[in-house]
Amino acid sequence: MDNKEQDILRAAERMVREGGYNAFSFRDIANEVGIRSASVHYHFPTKEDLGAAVAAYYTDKFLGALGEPEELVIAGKDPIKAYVKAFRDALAKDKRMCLCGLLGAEINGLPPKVVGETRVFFERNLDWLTRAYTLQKGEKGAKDKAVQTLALLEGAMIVSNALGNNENFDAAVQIIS
Amino acid sequence: MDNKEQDILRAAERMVREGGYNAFSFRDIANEVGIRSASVHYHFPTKEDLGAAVAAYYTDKFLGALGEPEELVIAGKDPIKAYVKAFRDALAKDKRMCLCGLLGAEINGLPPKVVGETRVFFERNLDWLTRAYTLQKGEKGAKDKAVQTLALLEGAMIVSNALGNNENFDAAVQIIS
DNA sequence: GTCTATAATTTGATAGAC
DNA sequence: GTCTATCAAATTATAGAC
Repeated sequence: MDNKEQDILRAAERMVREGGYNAFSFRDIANEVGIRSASVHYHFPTKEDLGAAVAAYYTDKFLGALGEPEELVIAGKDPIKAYVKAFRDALAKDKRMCLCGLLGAEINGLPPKVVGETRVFFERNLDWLTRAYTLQKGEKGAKDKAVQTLALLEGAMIVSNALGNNENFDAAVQIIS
Repeated sequence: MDNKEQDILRAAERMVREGGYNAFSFRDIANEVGIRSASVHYHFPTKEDLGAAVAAYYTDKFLGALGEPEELVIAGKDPIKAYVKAFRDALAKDKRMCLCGLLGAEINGLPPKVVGETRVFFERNLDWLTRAYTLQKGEKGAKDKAVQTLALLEGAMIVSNALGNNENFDAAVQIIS
């Protein structure tokens, strides 16, 4: 991936996480990156393309930094603990919602390609968690536990984001096991 | 409240719940209600005013339909069960996110008055749940349980909304007690 | 209360030079 | 790859007639 394209994706990620898909423009991005809006269109022809690319970029970055649950277990680490920490870091360091949590909330008003990539985030995360819970306590109920954990984390982010305090996040996620 | 104002609020609620605060315009509202956009401005001078009014309208409608937890207990009903059902109805009947859940996710990009009314939703709902849990099992830990339940419900809505299926909602909220 | 008309700005997108 | 220039449409908002 091009350096400029990464700059654009980073700027777009920041802006979408601030106010959603409709809260950024090609000019906003261009100003932040230091080029003109026509040049942004060269890299991502339409806004829909850029939106879909940002969602995919975020999903890869998030799960990539985490590693596979099987690897974590081999390294003697608790995958669920690592997963919760990844969400908490996203909230504490960036002071922002999960990008795909926000897009998931807005999904009924998004263009098709963005919808598709947003769904991929949820599917891949549910798969990751299901594998983690299967490793931990066997296959029985792993899928349900995965949904519960993902829902609780996304919801804890919303409540903390809305009220502007991270204590609510910690209070909410302490029931995850 | 005026009939026309209620029509406007209802239209705005539907549109915000579809794609967020930036996904509706005064013309969209006007078309749906059957007047001109200038007339919408007569009722709600700015978009910020309308956004804040919609959030307050939604909060009142949601908690009003539910009733107070103390009343529910007297009537022999389980307040927490009733609360979960209210969320499920919002998802199943309207096929849409919680309005304030969506605004809470977007909050860092919203104008001040909308931010204020969105926070009121979360504060009033946490207060409602805290009272319900206090009635149920005493004051100890009631606040934490309230945060956990609200977070799980908002997150379950996001996951179900994003993947377009209500089974995930049911799988997630079954751990609420 | 609702209308017409319109101002001022922003937006997504394209053509074509360099 | 990036630029200038530009377009058509949409957006929030206001003035003033009825």
